[in-house]
Amino acid sequence: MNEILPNISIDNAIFGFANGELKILLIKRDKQPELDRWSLPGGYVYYNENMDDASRRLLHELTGISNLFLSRVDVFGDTDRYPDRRVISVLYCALVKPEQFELLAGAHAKKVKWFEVKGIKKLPFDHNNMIDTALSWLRDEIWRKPVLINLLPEKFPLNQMHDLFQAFLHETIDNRNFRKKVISQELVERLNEKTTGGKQRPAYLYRLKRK
Amino acid sequence: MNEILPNISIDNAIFGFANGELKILLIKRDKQPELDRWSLPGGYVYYNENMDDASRRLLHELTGISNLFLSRVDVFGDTDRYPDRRVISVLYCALVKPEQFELLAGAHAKKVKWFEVKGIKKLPFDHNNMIDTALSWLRDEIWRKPVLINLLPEKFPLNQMHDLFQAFLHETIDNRNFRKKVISQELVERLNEKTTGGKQRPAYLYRLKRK
DNA sequence: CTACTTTGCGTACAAAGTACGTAAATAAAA
DNA sequence: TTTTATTTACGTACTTTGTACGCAAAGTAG
Repeated sequence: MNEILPNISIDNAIFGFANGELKILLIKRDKQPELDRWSLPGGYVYYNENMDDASRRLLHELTGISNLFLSRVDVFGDTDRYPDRRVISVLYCALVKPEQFELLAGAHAKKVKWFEVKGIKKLPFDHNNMIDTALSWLRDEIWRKPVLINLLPEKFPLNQMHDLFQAFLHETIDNRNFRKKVISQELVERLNEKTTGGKQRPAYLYRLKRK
Repeated sequence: MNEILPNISIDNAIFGFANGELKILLIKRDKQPELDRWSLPGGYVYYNENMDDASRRLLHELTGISNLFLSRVDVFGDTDRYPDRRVISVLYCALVKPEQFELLAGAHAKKVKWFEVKGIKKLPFDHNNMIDTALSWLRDEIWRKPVLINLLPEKFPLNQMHDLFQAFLHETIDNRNFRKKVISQELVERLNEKTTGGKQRPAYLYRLKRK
């Protein structure tokens, strides 16, 4: 049977990142409760569906985005977090390039739009809390896990990664020390290829190591 | 209404620790599925019950243990993790002194017993996976969070904490360096009291800082 | 008082992290 | 072709953190 589990939901905190601007992807709800309000793209899990799959499916259905590397962050289960009935929600998150995706409001979403994280007001349910939790999770894990995987191409020069770290953590990191660190921590591995068509000296390409 | 949510469960991984021996608390199930098999003490969440409360209640109902500091570790949600129907489970864990508690098999538990972690065979469901996850979570967090809170009295001398770290991580840690580390990392704070009745020089008492 | 034990501070060395100099490799300008 | 500008990539010195270990202080037992 492929019914929906009424007490288990998924929420996705998808952060869009470009030009040092951090955005969050919200949808305009097409049903009660909180009809017409902007909120995190989420929904219910099917009876026969694994959590990771549900997260991916919901994101695609609501926003048109697919093929992301999503990470599970935490569970939110307070009795009063959802007004209509008891629902516990598992939070997933990802960091992407907003310009890379064409947003398509699907079923149960009237609109989809990127919002600046800074300017976010009170969202429905515990979604503000979720955004905070996801963000601090990301900042914690950026040196340990391939959190930037959706922001980088398959192969990239280290400077591209360096720029991303600096922008996301909004701090300057010494280029030479940055290289030493990501290499010694085995976050990346060097390929036998170099950039071509660059303006100056070609750079070695690297690849994120998934651990 | 105080019904049970049929698709959300809690499991508790309670580790007992004494004399360098690591044990895990299991109950003998009194119902299907997996009737009569030893498994983690867990069960279903009430409609009006927060997750943390449910964890505490279930532990008390099944084993008689109460008043523990339990930490949420992760969610387990594979579609096939429970045979009868779809159930996702939130895992909590704690580290306690086994001799401190009198075990009382309550409702839905035929027996309660400590088992050596080393000798654990295949358990029902994904409980082996849960134990592994909880253990590595504990070893990760021991330097950051007051994971030993249930093993230590309210006030304790640093050497007691030192012994616990050594035993739990099974490695020797230099006493003098250990002190420096836990103090500089603000895991503990010194009180204006000293041990009395000790065999040698009195030691300052410390308290774990919850963060 | 002496011998012994535990506490707790201090110091020297090692490893990891940070600041920064500079040569190598290329494109563009002269 | 030579020079200049730019980016890559390696190396070195310093600073902070972590580890090994010495030893005096404060108590108990005899």
